[in-house]
Amino acid sequence: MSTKAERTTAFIIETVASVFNKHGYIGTSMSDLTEATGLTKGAIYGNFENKEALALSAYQYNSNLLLSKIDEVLSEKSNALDKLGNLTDFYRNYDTFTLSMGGCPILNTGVDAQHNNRLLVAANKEVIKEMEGKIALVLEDGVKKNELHLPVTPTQFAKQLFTMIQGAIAMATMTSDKKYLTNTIAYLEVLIKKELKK
Amino acid sequence: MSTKAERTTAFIIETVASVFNKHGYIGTSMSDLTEATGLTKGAIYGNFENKEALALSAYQYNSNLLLSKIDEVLSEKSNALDKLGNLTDFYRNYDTFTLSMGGCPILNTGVDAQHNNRLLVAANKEVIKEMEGKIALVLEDGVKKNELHLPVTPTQFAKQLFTMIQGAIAMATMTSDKKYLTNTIAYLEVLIKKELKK
DNA sequence: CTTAGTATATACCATACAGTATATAAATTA
DNA sequence: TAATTTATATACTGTATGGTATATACTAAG
Repeated sequence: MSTKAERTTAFIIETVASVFNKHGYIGTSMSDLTEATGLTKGAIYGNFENKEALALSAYQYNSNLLLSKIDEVLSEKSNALDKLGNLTDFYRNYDTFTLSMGGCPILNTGVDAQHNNRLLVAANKEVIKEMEGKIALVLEDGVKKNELHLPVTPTQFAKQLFTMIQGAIAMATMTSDKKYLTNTIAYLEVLIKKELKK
Repeated sequence: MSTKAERTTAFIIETVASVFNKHGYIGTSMSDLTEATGLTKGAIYGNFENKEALALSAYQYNSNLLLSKIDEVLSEKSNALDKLGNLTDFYRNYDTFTLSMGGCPILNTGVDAQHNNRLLVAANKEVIKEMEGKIALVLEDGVKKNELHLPVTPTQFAKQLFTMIQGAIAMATMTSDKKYLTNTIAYLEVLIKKELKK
């Protein structure tokens, strides 16, 4: 069994992850965190070196939730086109998936940390690379197994796909209008059908 | 001629606009602003009611630069397809256009202010609506003058176009990689050629 | 069930924060 | 140029900030 501190550490991360994601690195104060957790600064600083280390752990917690979910979504079916269908299905309701974590961690951290925290920016770049890599792998596999045809390289198509999705997320976030998500996903499904189907 | 205070007010706005855009509303301190302007708090508070009013003016300054530029770009040519070509040309180098203002004001403010400042969120929503409206107008006019064909309504196509562009901006910003912009613009130009050309 | 080690709370730094009252300096008008 | 208005600097609020030293409470092993 885990020690008390390990459980407290996990509890803190889980609890503050959405606070950091919503208000950003600078916008989140230590008192926000003591308030959210019900713990004192002593408890938090006993488990984390400083605010930055905690913010990084919080970001990693959120992004891991996302990356794991993508793994799950892309492994359910065996056919590449079905996997892509699962992916678009997932992103159609991405807003509800990210609700508990306070919005898209990639977008929020990627923009917020840009001129405020190099560590978070670097971590976010890495996550983006992983996301694109996971999609590219599905595409590459689909080509190898002769399940689909690609107009460009798997990496290039994955990047373009992810860019459009992230655009929809950004617009839906900024306007509080889910239609940007649903319309973009509808467009992408047509695109996939037209461009990738053999 | 304008009074001293009017000139100072304008100078402050011009100077702090990029600071707010880079570091966000909460991330920008009054001392950041006195440092950037070389003025004292007395001068700033003599010209603006508070930090929020200044942040709003700063955002409006940046977004007006963008909106005016879009007006310019969309009025240069008479043909709708040429106007769209000008638009994609503009966004291909959007990073250099926004360099002096510290990045895309729509993306930065839209994400940063989300859980921190309702005024800025509302102002940003309005700007997005205006941007989409300007594009939609070009499309609508093009249809009327029989210069192009649309698969959906002008508003819908404008929103989809803007979403993809904003996605490219977001990805380019987060990864510091301009290729997201150039590749998306290349894609959009093919899309416009294929879908809209009569 | 006591004790040693660990984990959390309390009380406190120095500094930075947004904002203000007032003094001084600079424009503008007479 | 003198008087008056207007604009900016200075000096100061009270509060919040991230972080720390230390005291207290809890946990777990002997």
